[in-house]
Amino acid sequence: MGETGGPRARGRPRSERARAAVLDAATGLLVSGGVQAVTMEAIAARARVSKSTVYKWWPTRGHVMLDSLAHAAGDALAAPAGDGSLAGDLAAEVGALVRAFRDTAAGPLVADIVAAAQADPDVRAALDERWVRPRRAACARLLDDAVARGVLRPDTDVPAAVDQLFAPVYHRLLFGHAALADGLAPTLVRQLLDGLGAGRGRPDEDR
Amino acid sequence: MGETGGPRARGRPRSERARAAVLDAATGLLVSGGVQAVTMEAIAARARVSKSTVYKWWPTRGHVMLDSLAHAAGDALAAPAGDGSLAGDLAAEVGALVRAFRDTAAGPLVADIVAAAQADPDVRAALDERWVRPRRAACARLLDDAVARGVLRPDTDVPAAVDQLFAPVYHRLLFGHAALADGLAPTLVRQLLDGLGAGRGRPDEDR
DNA sequence: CCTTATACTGAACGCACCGTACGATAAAGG
DNA sequence: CCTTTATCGTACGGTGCGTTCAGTATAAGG
Repeated sequence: MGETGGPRARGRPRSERARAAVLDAATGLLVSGGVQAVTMEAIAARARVSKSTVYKWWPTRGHVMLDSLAHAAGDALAAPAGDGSLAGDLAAEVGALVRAFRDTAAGPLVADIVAAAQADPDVRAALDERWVRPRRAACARLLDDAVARGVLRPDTDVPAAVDQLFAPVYHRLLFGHAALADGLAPTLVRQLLDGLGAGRGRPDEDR
Repeated sequence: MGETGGPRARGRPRSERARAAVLDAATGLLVSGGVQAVTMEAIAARARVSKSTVYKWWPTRGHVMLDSLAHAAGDALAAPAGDGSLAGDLAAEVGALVRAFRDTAAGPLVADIVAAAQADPDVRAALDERWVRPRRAACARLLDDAVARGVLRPDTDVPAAVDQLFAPVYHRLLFGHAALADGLAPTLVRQLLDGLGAGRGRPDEDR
């Protein structure tokens, strides 16, 4: 549902220019001046938009960042497309996240939104629903199918497994204790699927 | 180093009462009123301490929370003590973190500090050095030893493996998408050590 | 053209908290 | 008593928050 194709709304239409300017301004302020620089007043000033207009559409700084995230990195993560194997598809998903965090504004944006989410349950819910859940679901589907096909152990805790693939990426983004290297995604997938235990021989490429 | 046993400092000694009152006030404000409630002014007021005194010893709200964390959960995580097996020792480490996050003020405190760390590199460095690194090191030592003994595969990426054990716990704390259940720690350890792959038979208890 | 409905502007406002400064008082040692 | 350091209490300018309001712009319907 929605107003697609329906009768045009009555009054003055919302300015798409203003919307884009606000989201661009927020992203620009964040990457240049850090989190401190992104205030509602600075966003309005940089976007050359009235402060009232910003508050009209976004109740909170966190909500602006949330939309900025979709606006900035919406397509960079659309279709990760692996090679069809379980390990390849999983590595594609995780690798897309690593690259988005490292090479685009999505990294600082997500870090800032997570910080805002600790103070605002509304932001937390929106972050989960609009960002985290879709990616987790795609990964969980791959794992569920593999369990159903007997490729993975039937007692697999899929939510925990998804965390073991994705959480390290978020963890390194937020804590900065280690780099988001290119090899990280395949390493995480390999260690989880094959296990760390020695002396068992790898099942070659039967998956 | 330090002033232990050395000649007493010259002037008026620092008030231990004031220090403890500030840290308790910060923790109390956080657990009762959420992050929003923990302002420097509120801390000083609740601790019945002059605002100047707070700023004298802690440059930032984040630094107060950092010390509050050590003050509140310093002992709850001292000696996890597993059963001597690799899996048992690892599960003890991870489990101690799960319980601290779920049952003590350490959860909200860490969540708040991580949020503050996104705006203040100083807080981020202190969090890494004083909280994250010690626990990671203990876990990494267990894994390094196991690799050296040949129990784990020689090509194990230990830092990544540590992330696959701990990061899911932080991830659930910060995002709240799943509960910090009791069974989480052993599940994470089992899935990482044994792998998710089916048809290989568990190596029983040879570790 | 006029009315209605909605959006944007620009300025102002009270508020809370920040971070700093100052003088006064308190508690230790020389 | 003097020096040194901590704490207190208060006050101050600054900044961003979130709201308000009157004015102007841009659309559709009558």
